[in-house]
Amino acid sequence: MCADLSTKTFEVTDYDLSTTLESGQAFGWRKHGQGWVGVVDRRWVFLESSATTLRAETAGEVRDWSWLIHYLQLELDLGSIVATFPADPPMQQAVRACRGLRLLRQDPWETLASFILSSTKQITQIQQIVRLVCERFGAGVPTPPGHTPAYAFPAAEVLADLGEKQLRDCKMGFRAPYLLGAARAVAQGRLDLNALESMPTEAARTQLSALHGVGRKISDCVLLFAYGRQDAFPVDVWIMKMLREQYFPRRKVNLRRLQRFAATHFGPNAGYAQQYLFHYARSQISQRARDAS
DNA sequence: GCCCAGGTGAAGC
DNA sequence: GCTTCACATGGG
Repeated sequence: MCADLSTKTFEVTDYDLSTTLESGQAFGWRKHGQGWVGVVDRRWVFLESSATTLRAETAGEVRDWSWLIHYLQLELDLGSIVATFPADPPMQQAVRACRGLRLLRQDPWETLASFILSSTKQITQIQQIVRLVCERFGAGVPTPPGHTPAYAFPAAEVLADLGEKQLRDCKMGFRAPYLLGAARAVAQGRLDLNALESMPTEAARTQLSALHGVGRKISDCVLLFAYGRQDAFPVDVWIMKMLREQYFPRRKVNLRRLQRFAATHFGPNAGYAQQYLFHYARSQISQRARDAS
């Protein structure tokens, strides 16, 4: 499928596109030349950024770019968010190290499915699995001439009709029945993802956690990355290690305790703060690895 | 071979 | 309540 090209340039400040797309919140972006290729809202997109601009290309004629503005959260004033973070040393180090890191606003079903696939997997492997699922079961989307085929993340209705074996063949292992169960719950209307939008966070979290294979962490990822809930604070192994080392040194603190701490300590934009801490923790490790070699 | 990866649910205490 | 363990698969 080929189509014409539409381009648009946005003025931006403090928008680090690469860090944002690589920070483990979205798994469908692929580096292409100086930019990135992905699919947003069933549209093929190429993104490229400079210090003050973000240029987008997409297939077909586009007059209204609001879908992309929303996805990239281009109208968000990042400074006013970061200003609400606590002033303690670890948080401020993370802010300095991750300048321009943003939260995307992703499709709820794609986010839920992706994070079901994320448990005890490295980010590169999650990308691999998500890519396989898209290529095998996703709908093709129009691409500009000369580009390789692109696929949207498959709808819940599509995955719901598959067998567990077909999903396992995408290398997702024990997560296959979890994904299938979630797809069927959404396809059959037992879980209404649209309804979560207007629901208090705690109620939405309960709804998501009712799915087999979805607990507190995955629920919080969905609430944060798809719904923008700032009172969602996913605590994964990286955040756990970071919180223990930086805020509770030489003390035994369990997960429950860390969650309670996070819920009050990081302020009204705790979810955003979490992404800064997560990315900072991971970049520290890769920096140490580079220093060692 | 070993340990670990954006976890979760079940079983054990 | 809290802690421990199995669960697929691949990278370092």
